[in-house]
Amino acid sequence: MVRTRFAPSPTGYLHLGGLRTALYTYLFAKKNGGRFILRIEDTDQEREVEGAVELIYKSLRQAGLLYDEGPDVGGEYGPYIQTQRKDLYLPYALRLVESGAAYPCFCTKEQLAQRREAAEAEMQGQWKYDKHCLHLPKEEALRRMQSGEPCVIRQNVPLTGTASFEDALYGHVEAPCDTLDDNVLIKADGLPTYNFANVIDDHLMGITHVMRGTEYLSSTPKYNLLYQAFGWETPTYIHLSPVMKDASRKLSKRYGDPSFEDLLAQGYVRDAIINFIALLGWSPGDEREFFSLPELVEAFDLKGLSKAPAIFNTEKLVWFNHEYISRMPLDQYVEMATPWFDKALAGKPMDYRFLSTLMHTRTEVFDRVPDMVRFLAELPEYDIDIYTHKKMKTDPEVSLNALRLARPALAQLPDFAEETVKECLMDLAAQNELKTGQVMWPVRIAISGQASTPGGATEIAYLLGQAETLRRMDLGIQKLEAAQA
RNA sequence: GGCUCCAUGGUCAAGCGGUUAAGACGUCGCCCUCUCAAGGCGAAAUCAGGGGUUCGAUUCCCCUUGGAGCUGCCA
Repeated sequence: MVRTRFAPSPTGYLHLGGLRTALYTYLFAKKNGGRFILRIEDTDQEREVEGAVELIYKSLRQAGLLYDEGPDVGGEYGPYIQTQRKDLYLPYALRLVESGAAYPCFCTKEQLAQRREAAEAEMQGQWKYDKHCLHLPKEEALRRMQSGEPCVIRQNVPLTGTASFEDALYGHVEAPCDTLDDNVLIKADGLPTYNFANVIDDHLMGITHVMRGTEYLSSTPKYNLLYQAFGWETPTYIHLSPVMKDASRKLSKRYGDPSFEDLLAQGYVRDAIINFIALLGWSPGDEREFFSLPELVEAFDLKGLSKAPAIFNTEKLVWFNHEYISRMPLDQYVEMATPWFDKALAGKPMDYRFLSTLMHTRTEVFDRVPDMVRFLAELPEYDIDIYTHKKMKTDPEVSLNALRLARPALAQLPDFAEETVKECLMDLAAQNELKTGQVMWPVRIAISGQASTPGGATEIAYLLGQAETLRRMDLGIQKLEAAQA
């Protein structure tokens, strides 16, 4: 039975790189009929951010990545929060001390800093812990530990040989032991470090496949030494390349890069984000590019994972979002767009459903909607230059003429349905031997004040209503007359 | 500095010894059109460099270059 886990530390928002790791981890489990587990790695109490755990739960649910086991859903392997498991790590560490794979260390941080400084001044090489406390007599070490003297437990990495592991993506990875440091396994506060907790918990929770970022790639050989010391079978490792902001920077919340929550708030739709992120570092191997979450589960395969970092490209996300919005039913669009319409049109009665038919295929991201429709609430200031359009064969003079013709025609319409307005203006053009555009363009400019608008003159006229349309046309006529004089 | 890893257009990427080196986003044309979108058609644009191996390298090996990660009582 495949068991995978997503193991974030609660230090803030779920960023997009984390979301992608969670997604792949979820997909792999589901694809193989396995279980997806959430574990919170909060052993660094200092970095923990208030509310971050809840945010992780929330984001994962919003993303549709439902975990089978986790802190807030339970499971047979709990607890799923490391600080709630704090007492079970030490006995394992002691087992390693017993076998010689680890040892207690009483060096203080200050002592270490001193020795490090001294060592680095001499040789240009990097400081490694000097195994000072490894050579303490066992009885003395034991006595000092029992007396309550603060200490840590360090991994005893061999001085010679190599450590290695097999990665499902990167293949054989090995490192010379003499370049590896004796990492702290149990901190002075009694809590394990990531280095240790991840090994213990993955084993105890029966994790079969570990998917995590490549930042762990170079330390994994060392973790394998731990597995060997315990005589445990290692999980299958699948390290995932990072998501980058640009060629040399990782995506990071700190730098103002959006989190999953941010994107949702900006008006990106959930499925578009998931779809896009899935394809950042993974390819189905064929030319499909639209995937629902269940379709991703079906299509997911380790073979499609990329080893190279992928740059997060907002333009493609925007495109995906636009596609997803265009494909959603109109009813759903109306529902999602309404708060954004309200933002620009609050107070003005408006046929939102009709407006939605215009905006539906023109919306890239919802937060761009208010600016696109604001002209409906209030006629913007505009320059009469925009009455001039070469292709439409219009200029201020033609426009003034068209508006003078159109104004009374529209004024006497008994109803102001879009179709009616259109018929009226088309007839008007034909009767006066004008090109359609020579009427439509000036009218649209007069009633919108913008060179480009979602929808055409007749649609905007309908949305505005007869009175407001006529009012704006009068304003246009005045403006053009003033310019002519 | 040491160690580990990575390298196909601007971006995501297919390719797994012989291809006209897919596809998508973006860009640029043209068409359609009452503007803008959408849609249709088309174009430009990639194997980082140098050595090998091979009849033949984008593909395998080495070096160089570039980039990333690790080198914490952070994860």
